[in-house]
Amino acid sequence: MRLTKGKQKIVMKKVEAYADRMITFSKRKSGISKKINEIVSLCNVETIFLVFSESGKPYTFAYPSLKEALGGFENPLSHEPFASINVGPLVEAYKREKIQVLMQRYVDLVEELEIQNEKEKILKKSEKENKEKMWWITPTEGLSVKEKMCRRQTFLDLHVSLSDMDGEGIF
Amino acid sequence: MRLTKGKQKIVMKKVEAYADRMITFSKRKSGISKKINEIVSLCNVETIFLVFSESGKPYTFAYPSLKEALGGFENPLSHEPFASINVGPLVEAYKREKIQVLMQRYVDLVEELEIQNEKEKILKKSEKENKEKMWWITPTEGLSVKEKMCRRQTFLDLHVSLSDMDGEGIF
DNA sequence: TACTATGTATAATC
DNA sequence: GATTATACATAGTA
Repeated sequence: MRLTKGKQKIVMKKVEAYADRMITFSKRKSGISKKINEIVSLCNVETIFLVFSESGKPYTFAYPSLKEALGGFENPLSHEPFASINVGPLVEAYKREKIQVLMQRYVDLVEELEIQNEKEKILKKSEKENKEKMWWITPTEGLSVKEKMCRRQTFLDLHVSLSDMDGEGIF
Repeated sequence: MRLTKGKQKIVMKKVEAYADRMITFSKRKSGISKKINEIVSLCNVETIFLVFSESGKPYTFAYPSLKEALGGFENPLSHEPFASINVGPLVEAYKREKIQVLMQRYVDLVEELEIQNEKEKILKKSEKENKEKMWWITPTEGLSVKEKMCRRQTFLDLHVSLSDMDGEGIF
């Protein structure tokens, strides 16, 4: 007699039971993370994977550190060989300026997300303290606007918690 | 007799042959994308996956649109229920301001990346035009600083190309 | 959490 | 790009 039915084919629709959905999320999140690790090792590429859980909790995986990959220059356009590359008449100065800002935003974002990821456990503390204010964490369905706001708020609170725990501050 | 050896176990180290590495990258990139689609469907979560190929070309996959998920408010802190949530004495005004800036950066980033992804094929045109300037696209090994700069430059040029092709501009 | 059977991804090949 | 055989991921169970 079979011990289990083994893996069964499933339809790609939302897992209805909350507990099962959490298990599926956890298993597949780690599976994807592993696959991403593999493609990095095999293919010499760089990645970032970000997933917001149903409750709005963000998980970030970057291989290798994207801060390292993209960072390292305060002002990329002020260094060689950028200044010496002729990228053609298409590139007006103001566009370069805008691009630089975007680039910096990107680096900043990744940096923040990594800090956030590293210190994720700190949240547990503030979760207790703020439990009565976390009404919006409760999983709810079909409340699009509310959900958006909740997700934002999670993000905001996360950063507040982290910056408060950090002596130097992350800002 | 077996037609093929089938899938063989491989060590998770860089695929040495360039062509094979490209094939592996392509296959696994789509595999990961599929898995990410599945976790979104099954678990009611939101994701973004970003991968820079060896040549620095960025591929972005977001499910669902993160712009939709996170966007929709010009200034999240100026809307209810943010103004009414008491997040405690930890939250000084200047920190809220900083967080808001980060949030906006994040939304901006994702927006840019999505535009970039949608219009990726436009690159082919400018690749031809700029081929002689693309010396840094050539795959090279172990040139850490140079690689960083090349990756940045790819990113910059990509945006330049896109913003130039776009009548309205993406900036 | 750990197991086991089965579905799925993918290395090798064409 | 399509096929095939095998390695791997994971649904269901304990």
